[in-house]
Amino acid sequence: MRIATWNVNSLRARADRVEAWLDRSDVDVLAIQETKCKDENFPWDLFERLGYDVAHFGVSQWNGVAIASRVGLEDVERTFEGQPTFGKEEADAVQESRAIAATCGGVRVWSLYVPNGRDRNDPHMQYKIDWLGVLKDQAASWLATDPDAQVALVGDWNVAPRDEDVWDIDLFEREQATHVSAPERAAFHAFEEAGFADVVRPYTPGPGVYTYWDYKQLRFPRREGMRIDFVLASPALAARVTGASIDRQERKGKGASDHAPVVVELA
DNA sequence: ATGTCGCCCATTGGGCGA
Repeated sequence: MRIATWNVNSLRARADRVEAWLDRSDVDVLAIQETKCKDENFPWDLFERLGYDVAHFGVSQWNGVAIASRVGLEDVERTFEGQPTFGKEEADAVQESRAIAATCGGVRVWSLYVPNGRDRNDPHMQYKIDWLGVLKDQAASWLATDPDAQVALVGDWNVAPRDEDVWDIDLFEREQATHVSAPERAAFHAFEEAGFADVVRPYTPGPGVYTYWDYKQLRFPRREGMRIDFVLASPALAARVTGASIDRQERKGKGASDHAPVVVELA
């Protein structure tokens, strides 16, 4: 079985590329982030044509997460328990479409689009830290209930957990950039402490290996990227992993997403 | 270079988010 995660940065703008990739990648499950559409604008036909069931959660032009599967799509859940809300004013805080789950071929898959943070001192950063904290507590509780649970927490984590996960850590520190701060890294590592493992890095070691390259400033041709898209697996699922890859090719050419797909192979 | 994208509302540009 093959499971993939991909921040497509608008599904409608990239429908042809996503369909072509899905057709040739031979994945059984694809978790998608940043569909950037509401359910009523979602391209359901694209997945139907290729034989995938799909569930989507999108409430505005922002965020949007989906799971496509050809090995079953059961017990779909939109948002996790206690998922924090966000709004510029407290009065308009809403539940954003950043998390959707489904059981696919016996694996509980969560497609996650972690809040960006925007700036180390922006309220969005506290939202990001809280969001990750509540999700971690939930994920830990699932393992406490069933230590043998096969759970995949996949998506755009918007955290670069190690210095080698950005092209120039000195620059990021000078600029007090997001994604590399101590609280963000601690929030990410808490998942590892709870028993979840990054199952991709062992097969795609750095430095210089990334999943995202900004559109600006020729970041991709300059090989200046960030590793921020991860598949974190519970112990029972991690034990099944036989390989993983980052499809850097898909970042090339006109009309590419700024993120590459990440694929995990299971025995 | 504040260097690129994609969305929306609106209307050939501005605002927002990443």
